[in-house]
Amino acid sequence: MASIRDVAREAKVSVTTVSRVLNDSGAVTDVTRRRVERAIRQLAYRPNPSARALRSNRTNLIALIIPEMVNPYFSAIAQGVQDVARRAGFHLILCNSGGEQSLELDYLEMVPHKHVDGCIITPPGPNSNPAADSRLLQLGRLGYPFVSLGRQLDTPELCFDFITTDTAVGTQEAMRHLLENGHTRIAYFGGPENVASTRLQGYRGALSARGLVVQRELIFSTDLTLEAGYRLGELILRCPDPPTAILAVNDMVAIGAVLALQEHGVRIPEQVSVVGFDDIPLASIIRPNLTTVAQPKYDLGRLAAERLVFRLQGGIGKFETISLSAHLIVRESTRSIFGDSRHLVADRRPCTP
Amino acid sequence: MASIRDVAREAKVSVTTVSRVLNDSGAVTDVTRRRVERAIRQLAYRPNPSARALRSNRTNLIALIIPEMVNPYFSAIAQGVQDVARRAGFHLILCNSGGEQSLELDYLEMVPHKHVDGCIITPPGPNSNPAADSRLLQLGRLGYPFVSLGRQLDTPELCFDFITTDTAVGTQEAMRHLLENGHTRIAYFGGPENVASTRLQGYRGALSARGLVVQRELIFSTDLTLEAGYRLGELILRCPDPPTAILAVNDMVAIGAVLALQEHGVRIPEQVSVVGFDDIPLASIIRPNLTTVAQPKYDLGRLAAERLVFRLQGGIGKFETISLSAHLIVRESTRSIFGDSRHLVADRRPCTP
DNA sequence: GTGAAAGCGCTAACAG
DNA sequence: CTGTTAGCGCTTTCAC
Repeated sequence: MASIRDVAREAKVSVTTVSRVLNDSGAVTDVTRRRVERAIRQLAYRPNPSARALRSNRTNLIALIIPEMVNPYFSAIAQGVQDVARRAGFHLILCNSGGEQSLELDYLEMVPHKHVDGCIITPPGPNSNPAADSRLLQLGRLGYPFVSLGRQLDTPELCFDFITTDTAVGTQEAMRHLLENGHTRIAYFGGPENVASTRLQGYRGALSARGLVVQRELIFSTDLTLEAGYRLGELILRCPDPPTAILAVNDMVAIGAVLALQEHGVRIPEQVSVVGFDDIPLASIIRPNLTTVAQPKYDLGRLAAERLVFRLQGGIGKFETISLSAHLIVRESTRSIFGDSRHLVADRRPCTP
Repeated sequence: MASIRDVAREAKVSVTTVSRVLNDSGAVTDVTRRRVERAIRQLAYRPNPSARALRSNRTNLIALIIPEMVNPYFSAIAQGVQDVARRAGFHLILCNSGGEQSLELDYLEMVPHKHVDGCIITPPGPNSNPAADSRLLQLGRLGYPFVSLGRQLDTPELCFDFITTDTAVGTQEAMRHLLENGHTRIAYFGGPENVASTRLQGYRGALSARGLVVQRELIFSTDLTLEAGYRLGELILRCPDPPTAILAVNDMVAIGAVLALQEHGVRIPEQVSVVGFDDIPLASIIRPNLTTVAQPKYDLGRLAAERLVFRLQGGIGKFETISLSAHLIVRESTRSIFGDSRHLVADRRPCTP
């Protein structure tokens, strides 16, 4: 491989001049510049990244720590990060922790040890790795550039940017969508409290905002499986005054409900509208395609990378907590209540399990 | 950050000695070694990767070029590569070409330009990027370490390892599974010729091997969508002598068929067994879980990485074409024909479209 | 068994 | 505007 010296010799200038041309630093005559550029082309010269890194203390590498790749959520994030990183001239080092705590901790050290310039970390879940959390805080305070994606840390002072999803907005959109389409009896198929609290809040809030009363008997608790959704779907059928729409805590539950209703001859969305959450790939496969609130996975990654790149390029300013809104994707499983469609007919059986 | 000099000073030895300890090269007294190790620990010293790379011409980085991340096939490969790479002390640089030809070509240059030590490349499809193919060949001949994953190159001499999937084996397994369970009337829902030729061969071969005659009217051509499978599923119902089993060219087609049959009251697998291909995530979600031939995605990545690491660690030997077999995963959608189950009753309508 | 010193390819004072 | 030179942190002769 040609080195900067070869280029200098070829162009009959000093290495400094070549370096100047390469980095657009210092002033160089147009004539000289041209000569150098020609030499670079002729020798197909590219600066050696290791030498550059050694000298300038910047590797042009960023690390992305995720628990696993084979998961649409994380791979979409990775895609977002990669796209931004590449455009900014950084390469992406992919670090799969596999949920292993010590590995995650190790990867963090890539930043202080000059393996990479900065790092984006997405934890498997909240509080999944206290040791890593504390080390992250430590490194952040030391000024190392990190961006945390979804790892909420209880700390007064922020020492890195923090990106997260706000599902409340999406929930509100979903509710507005349903309400505007005339639905007032909207069931909520919620998950265990912790996961779904924001969503339940959104559900309640949207109803109240319209002056509608929140009906306890339309709020169901469930786990997050297809089966659970299926069971609730069947349950709904026996309501004295059945809902015309369902808002589910996630797509699996929503799909379970759809399947149950369909098997009992209920047409979706003509008779019941269904909204899911997450936008898993399956959501756009099943018939009818599921209207759902999508996590902005790709944008989460994109934004995280943008913040990191900003820092790495010398950007300053306060660290922020940035919350991206989950947004509604309207597909086929929801429809206006107005129209010629027949809705579920009430029968006299009780609605509670 | 502490440098090797700091360690040397702390341990009261020369940097040479520290380097020897770090690399297990040259002889060092146990006493000295211990002293050095203690100093390393005390200073939390870690060698600077850039300096190392510059000096030794090895970055300990490998690149993985894939078309996209948000695709279970490629992310599983990436996971396999990453796992092996990490264990061998390499970091993984993730290169998303997004199918862009020039980008793919660029990424190739990371190897000769010392960005990475070696590279694994998975193309979007056969012949998708002739320019990259030719450059790859060129670089391979120059001795740069590459592994190609599924990019079949028509070239007499192999200049890198080539990993691919052999779907014939999987097809044979699927057929044996069906045959051993008593199925003899097995329909083949095949795709366009190019994709499915090996599979169709496997289908034919397995039947012939059992002395069964290949019945033309049981072989269907289709595109690779759910809808296509659905239509074929309906078609099957009208066969005069309907099949007791279906082998589909991929999971989507298989699932389409399952849905069609179920909607017409046919029970799977009691009345018809169905086998898919690929093992997409959906395959283990739908009821019944789909028996399918799985591409060894993860192992493909693992193997590619192993070959590359082997080369990078100085391993020599002929370049090889390694073919990994796709294997059958038996789930719920297939069942023995023997037993008390009632199979599809023939009616008199014609079977052809 | 240990150390001195050269130099990998590059950038950045500093001098002219 | 251009060149000389030191040195980033490390490995590796070569000498002792």
